[in-house]
Amino acid sequence: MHLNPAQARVVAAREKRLLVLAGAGTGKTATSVHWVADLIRNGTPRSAILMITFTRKAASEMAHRVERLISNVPKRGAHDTLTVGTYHAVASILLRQSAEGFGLLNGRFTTIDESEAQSIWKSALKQCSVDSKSPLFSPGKLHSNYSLVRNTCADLEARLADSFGGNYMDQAVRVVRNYEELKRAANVVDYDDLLVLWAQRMGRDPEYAAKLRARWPYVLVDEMQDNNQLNQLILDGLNPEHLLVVGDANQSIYGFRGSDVSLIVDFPRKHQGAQILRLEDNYRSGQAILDLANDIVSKEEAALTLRSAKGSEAVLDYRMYLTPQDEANGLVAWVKEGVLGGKKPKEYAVLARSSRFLTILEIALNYHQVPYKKYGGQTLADSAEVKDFISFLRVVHNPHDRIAMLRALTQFPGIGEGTAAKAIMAHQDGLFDEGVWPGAAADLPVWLQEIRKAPNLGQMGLMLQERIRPLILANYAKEAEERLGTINALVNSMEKMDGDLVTFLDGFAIDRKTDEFHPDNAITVSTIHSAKGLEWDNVWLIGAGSTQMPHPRAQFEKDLSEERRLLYVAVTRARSHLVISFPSENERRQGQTACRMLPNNAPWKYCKAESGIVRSPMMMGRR
DNA sequence: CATGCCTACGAGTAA
DNA sequence: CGTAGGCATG
Repeated sequence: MHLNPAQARVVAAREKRLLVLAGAGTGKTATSVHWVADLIRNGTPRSAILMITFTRKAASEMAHRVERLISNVPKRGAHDTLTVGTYHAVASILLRQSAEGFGLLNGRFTTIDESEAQSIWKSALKQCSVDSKSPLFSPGKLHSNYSLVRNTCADLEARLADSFGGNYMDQAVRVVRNYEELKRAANVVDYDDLLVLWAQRMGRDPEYAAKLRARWPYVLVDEMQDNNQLNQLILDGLNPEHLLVVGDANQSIYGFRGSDVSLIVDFPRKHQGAQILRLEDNYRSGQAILDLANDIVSKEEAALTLRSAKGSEAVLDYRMYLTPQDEANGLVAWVKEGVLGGKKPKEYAVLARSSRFLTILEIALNYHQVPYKKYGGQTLADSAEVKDFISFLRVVHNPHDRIAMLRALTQFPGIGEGTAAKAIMAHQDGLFDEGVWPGAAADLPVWLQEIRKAPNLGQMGLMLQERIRPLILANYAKEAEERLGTINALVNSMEKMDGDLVTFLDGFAIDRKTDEFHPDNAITVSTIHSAKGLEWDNVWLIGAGSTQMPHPRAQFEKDLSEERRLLYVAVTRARSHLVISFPSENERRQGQTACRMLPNNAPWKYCKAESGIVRSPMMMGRR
């Protein structure tokens, strides 16, 4: 790749503190990758570099691109590898290396997802004798408050008092402490723990902090505008010799998890003498798309005008349909037409504000046999039968994991929560593989031991699949076959995986895969959030109606501002063809007009979805 | 105490 | 639309 002068300046920069402000499509990733490659070519070991990104996709993309650039630079031994990952992924690796040092029971800890966290909140509420029907103590509200406090390094009591009222504060604090105790006893960590434990250890264990500082003299942070105070605390703890942060205030879209744009805006003030470099030439999109993007964020303070260095044309389509189904059919027709005309399916993407808009679309794509890969929203890991399946594996790995054991036990006929909880209480020593278990679950320890002894992940999956089959058939009645199919697909993927059980479980919790099947002839279906950092020739944004964007829950100006940036991110994913559409009637048969964040004079066209869509042989395949 | 049926309510973005 | 939780029953 040819670097322009601004990019070349970044690549050559060796200041201790560097801030790169780069608009959408300005070659931010390419420049970051070249900076790292340049270091390695000039003698820096791969292992001395840490690259932090915000999504797993971005991480693997970066790792690949760096490796391609430095394939001819010899490694300095077997351990000379680059570390690339999200904060959560890097934290997970560090915690696995010395769990006890982070205050965990042992290295067999498991990482729980949000729904598992919710069931612990429910238990905590029960143990604290709080009426769980009380709207003040909904597990979701507790969790989001607690999580935000941790991610923003704010004061717990103040936040709880603010959210629940001063009278409830003491009780709420008690529930929080109980939640923490339940996690500790089960040897599980939630997502925030991964980061909190990392930050805390660096704070209290200077030796450890020094070790990490020596390990990674070079740290690169991508998407800095999405970082929150907890991320910043980790960066402060790492305090690397060289720190390069890259970001774009216009693309800050993670306010809901406490991201703080001031961290990038105030970077120069925090680090006196930091070098600030800007990338402003857009190499991605045609001018019409950039004009729209500029218009969307023109009201923002930090707006930085994108100019097309490509000098190419772009096509913009504004389409109205009657229903979401029509909208989906219109999209299918558009893709089929393009593919028949010789365009590649992988150059098509459909984006939506909320994952539920993608569901209707998926039905249409399945019906018309258009292969797709989906990012964001509900994942395989969220389906009930997969959670059932995984719960057994979690107990195999972590014998303290009572949450998983509860779920495993209640799969058996005749065992409900009461019996299961009692049985677990009787085995408080954590030896889940010994002793007497009730009724139909009597053989459970035998299964678990058997699975634990299996030689590899594939065998584990196959053994458990055999065992769980009758339970699924009994528990899910009608949809049992479909659910068994999901489990079968999961087991198939386990057979192809390298690595051990803990890698698999961590992968499930941290790299929440949506779909294992990624055919080359597939289009992309994604939430806007998950599409960050990606680009396609042809992008279609669905659900751009007045009741859909901004999200109805976005009320305050700061939320609306984030919604504008979200729209900006969506629009700037497209290189040459962008379609924006909405259904004039939604599921509740309420009418809606166009999203008000789009220009008033946008030339909306009313479109009718073609009914008889021709099936192209090119689009045949799974899904 | 498990289970099945009924009703009422809620529905965001990610790791 | 889907599911979580309440209530009656076995």
